[in-house]
Amino acid sequence: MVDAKPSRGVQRREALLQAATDVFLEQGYAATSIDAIIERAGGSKRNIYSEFGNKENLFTAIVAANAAKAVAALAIEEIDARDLRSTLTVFGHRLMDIYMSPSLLGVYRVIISESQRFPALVKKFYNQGPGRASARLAEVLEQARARGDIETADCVKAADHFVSMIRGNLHLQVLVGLRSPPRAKEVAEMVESVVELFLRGVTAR
Amino acid sequence: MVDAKPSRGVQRREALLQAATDVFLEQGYAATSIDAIIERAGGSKRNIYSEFGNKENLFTAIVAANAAKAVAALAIEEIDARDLRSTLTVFGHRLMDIYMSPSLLGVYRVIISESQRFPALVKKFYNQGPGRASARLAEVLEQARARGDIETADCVKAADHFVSMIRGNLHLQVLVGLRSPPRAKEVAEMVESVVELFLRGVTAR
DNA sequence: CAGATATGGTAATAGGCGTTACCAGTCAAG
DNA sequence: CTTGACTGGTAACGCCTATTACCATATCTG
Repeated sequence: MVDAKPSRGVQRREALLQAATDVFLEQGYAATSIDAIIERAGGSKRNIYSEFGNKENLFTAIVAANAAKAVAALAIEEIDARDLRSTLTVFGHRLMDIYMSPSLLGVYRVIISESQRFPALVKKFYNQGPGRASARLAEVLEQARARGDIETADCVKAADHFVSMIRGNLHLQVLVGLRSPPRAKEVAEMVESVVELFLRGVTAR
Repeated sequence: MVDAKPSRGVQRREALLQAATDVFLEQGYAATSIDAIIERAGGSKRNIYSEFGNKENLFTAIVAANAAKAVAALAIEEIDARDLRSTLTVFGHRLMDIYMSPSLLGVYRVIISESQRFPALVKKFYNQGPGRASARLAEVLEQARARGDIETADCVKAADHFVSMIRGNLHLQVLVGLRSPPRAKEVAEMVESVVELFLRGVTAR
């Protein structure tokens, strides 16, 4: 909108980021060579080094970009908080969709693999990703408790439990390639199962 | 060819496995050099290659050994299934202890990192680890349902939920080095919170 | 149109690593 | 004590890869 004409440099930068994303998130940091990125992006190594300086910078750039992209979908400001069940269901679906997206699966693999090499990246990722999701959900739960809809000792812990159930064994299996991502029907069943158990677990009786 | 000296060979093999475990599980597969293992184990590279053949074989050997060691602690045959709350509490504590042990944290990191390079290893790991834990718990839940203690649509899903809550955001944070493993008090609080939510979630009212 | 400058591609550099060849020291047997 | 097989350590090989130097090409200005 604002940038009516994407300059040559920006275009090239985008192409490099896209190619680097594909290769890094699929192969991992160590197994990815600069040559492999260039082969996919076209151009020459020179472009990478004049644009990003070195391999680490390129890596952190693509991880941060993809993590941020995923986080953008996590806002639940507009969700109608008065109906907790539908709120949780919608939120659960969004979480599941994001967790099962190829890009975020790649980010998870790579973050876990290279966590000791890039601690700052890890911190940013967690705080904007799982941490933020859990924190926002905790606020929603606090409101529900204030209304008397639920009765639970610790809303922060409860939010953690919900997020953890959504990103459960299914996520782990997909993450390590033991199975393919679930189709819509299976996602719906899983979310519903989680919401059901969670609601019964936190609802006053 | 018959091995005429078992004790010496076995000792050397153990030392190599121990050193390789330390380095592989801390640094990851790609970042670990044969030299680094030798530096820690003593001796020379020649030992590794005459004992294991190559780097991949050594790696699979140490991962399988550590995964099996962790799995051994997961048996819940002897748990008194008549008191579901204490069963879940004991089981939760065991799971948490194992998940938070340095060796299994390392196995997780390395399994996730190298999953596409060693798919057979991944399969074995999952089936003997999280898969088995969840399956065994599902059996316990089935019994509880048969007695009418709980009322839940799908005991397999419920077991997955329990295991996933135990290995939740806390595990992820420790896995990526964002925080140190929890102390006994925090573990107990977390397990209790999970058991409470889970029991209320599956209990008939 | 012509020269100056920025940009992209090729190839060289330098270092690391898995793997193996070769040599030295060790232990057993005669 | 001597000899011979064997085990363990050093150093070399070959390959790969991040990074950079240098040259060709394209883009822009007067």
